[in-house]
Amino acid sequence: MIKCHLSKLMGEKKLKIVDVARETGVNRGTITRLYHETASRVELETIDALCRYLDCDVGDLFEFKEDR
Amino acid sequence: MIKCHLSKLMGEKKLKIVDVARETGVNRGTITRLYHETASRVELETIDALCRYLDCDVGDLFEFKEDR
DNA sequence: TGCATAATGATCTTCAGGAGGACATTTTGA
DNA sequence: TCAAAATGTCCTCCTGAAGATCATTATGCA
Repeated sequence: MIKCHLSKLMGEKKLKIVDVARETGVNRGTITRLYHETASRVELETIDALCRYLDCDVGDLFEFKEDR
Repeated sequence: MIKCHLSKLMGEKKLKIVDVARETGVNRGTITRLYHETASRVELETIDALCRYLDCDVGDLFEFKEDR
């Protein structure tokens, strides 16, 4: 499975969903879905905006985890 | 920008688009788009299948690159 | 070298789900 | 306590992945 660490990254920096949405320009609903890991599809543009804003790489945001 | 290294990873392993499509179960058109970096949106399920098949992590497949 | 087969590129339709917005509810901090 | 901010939720719109098909190109082997 693919795990999204947005909530963890945001928690570490004590960021709010509105902050991230406002600063990245990404729709709040989209941030909410990624935060709660209910998204099943992502725009590369969204990943780009998050990596830039959070100053991280794609691997920090998404992780491949073997599910057994 | 977000760079997709699928073509590089496939090249290293000398894999064909049809092979990847067949083995991962991902639609060939989707593999083609990622290969040529014309995709702007990705299913997490697709990333999952590719990471599993290529035995790599998300960060190996996608990279955040500052464009200036 | 010729030819059958496989691989790729390109295009069309369908449809799931993200984008964006609106409203309700909850949380906050002054 | 109460107003503003933040979050949750629901709705509609629209993009692009999925899936299929056809044309073209590359391949391997007899």
